[in-house]
Amino acid sequence: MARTGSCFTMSKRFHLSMSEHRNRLLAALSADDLVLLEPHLQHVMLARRDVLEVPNKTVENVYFIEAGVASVVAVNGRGERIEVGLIGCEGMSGVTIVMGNHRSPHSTYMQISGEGLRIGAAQLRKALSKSATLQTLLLHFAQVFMTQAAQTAVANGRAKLEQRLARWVLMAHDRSADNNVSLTHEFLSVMLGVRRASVTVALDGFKKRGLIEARRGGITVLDRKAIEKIAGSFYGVPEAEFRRLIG
Amino acid sequence: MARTGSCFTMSKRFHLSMSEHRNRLLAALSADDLVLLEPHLQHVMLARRDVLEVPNKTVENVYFIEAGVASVVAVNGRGERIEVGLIGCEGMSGVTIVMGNHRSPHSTYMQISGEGLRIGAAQLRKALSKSATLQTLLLHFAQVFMTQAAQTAVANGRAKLEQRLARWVLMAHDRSADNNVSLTHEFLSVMLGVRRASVTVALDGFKKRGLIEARRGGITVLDRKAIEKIAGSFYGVPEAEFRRLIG
DNA sequence: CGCACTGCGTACGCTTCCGTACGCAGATAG
DNA sequence: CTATCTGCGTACGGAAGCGTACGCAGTGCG
Repeated sequence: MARTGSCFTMSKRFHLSMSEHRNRLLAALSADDLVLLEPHLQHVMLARRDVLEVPNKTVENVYFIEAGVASVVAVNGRGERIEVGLIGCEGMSGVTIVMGNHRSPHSTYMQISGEGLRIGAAQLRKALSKSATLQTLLLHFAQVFMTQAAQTAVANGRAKLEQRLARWVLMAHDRSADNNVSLTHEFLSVMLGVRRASVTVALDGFKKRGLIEARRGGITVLDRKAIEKIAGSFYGVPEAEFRRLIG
Repeated sequence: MARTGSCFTMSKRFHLSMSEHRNRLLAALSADDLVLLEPHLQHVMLARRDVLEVPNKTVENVYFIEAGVASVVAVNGRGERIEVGLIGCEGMSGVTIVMGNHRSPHSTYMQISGEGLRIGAAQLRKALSKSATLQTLLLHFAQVFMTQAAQTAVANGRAKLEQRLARWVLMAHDRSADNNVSLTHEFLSVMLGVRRASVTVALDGFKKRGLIEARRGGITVLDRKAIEKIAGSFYGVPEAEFRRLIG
């Protein structure tokens, strides 16, 4: 079950050129649209807990993720937090900008460290206004992201903890270059909106069945198929939308 | 606590003219943008259970709701359903069209009967491509809707049944012209993803505290403030976004 | 007017997950 | 090398909500 190549790769083909972007959105852009963006893209390292977006504050920069995972977390007045979406090399932060807005009530921060390409919100806005095809592509991603949020609502409302955990592991795995996913139970419990201890117990169940291997601060996926079986139909809808609209 | 005027009215001002649209989106449009849409708008009655959108089928028509409430329901492969959003006179169905797409994995149908203005998806698409301001407004609504979905995820993950129920009643009340909300416990249980009996018990709790009045097939809101207190911070985020971006 | 149907109230045992809490082990800093 | 901190395993009583199920009361239809 070894995995090679970059995350969220939809085919086994090796990369076509050195210059092909690791970020799936940028990779899907036409040459013309790339010319619009590239002068403003700046490569940055993204460490765990780095904040990409603060709730209800104007978004300064948008990040096309190349590696690692960011969480979009909904906060509600009284600090109750829960993850509504997860972004990796297949996407971007700052979807609100694509939708002609300047801020959102959500918080976005790095969950698994990585790197990305940063662009100023103003620059992106300008590029969007110049190219309809760029706008279309990024709007399609916004649609995918919205689907993810909606499916999170379904999972939170109807799935058992074990299924939700499986779903999360799969989504993180999709966005990972190898089979390792780095995260603490504590962090994961916040994402899922459950107790830390519940995560420990559930992951232990996976471990005992040989689906994962666990170490301090992370897990290794051993049997993805089996995890998919546990997640059942709570996993896969936004992924299908991504393939249909972008990949 | 009698309520007058149309739903989701943000101020006490009476309507400025006979021709002002009851739908808040249409009401917010410039005269020029209205001219683009109005020739294609057709008034239709919308009965409970009328289907506005079928999952993964091309959207033929988009509806600007004038009265009643439509539910956007996420379905996941194995038929597990749950509501992710609720649309009334403040919005429209077919957000996916605004985002440059033709279909979505969600199901949309009338929950509380009403009426609306229908426009063909193709016509709307054409109008969108002609007017940036129209596109901006409708994208803003898409953002509001996405916020609603995200907050539904939070509520489903963190709130107790009573709080979720309060949230739903408030959102339905917002979209209602008076204090009556017509729905069966059965329907509501599907929306919230819980047992029908749980809804009965929870509503009974509200009734005993004098917050609502119940009859077969519907309730009357008596003490909205108290219901808001129960919902706490699980209610209000998308509503604030609406006011900021549109209202 | 009677019958079937839909909607509502209630009840009981059961599962899942929570709140809390304690101890241990690997990591990090002095 | 010791102290401290962070992360993980485990445990127990309790709450919320589930599955199931039964009965009754409005409502509509023949």
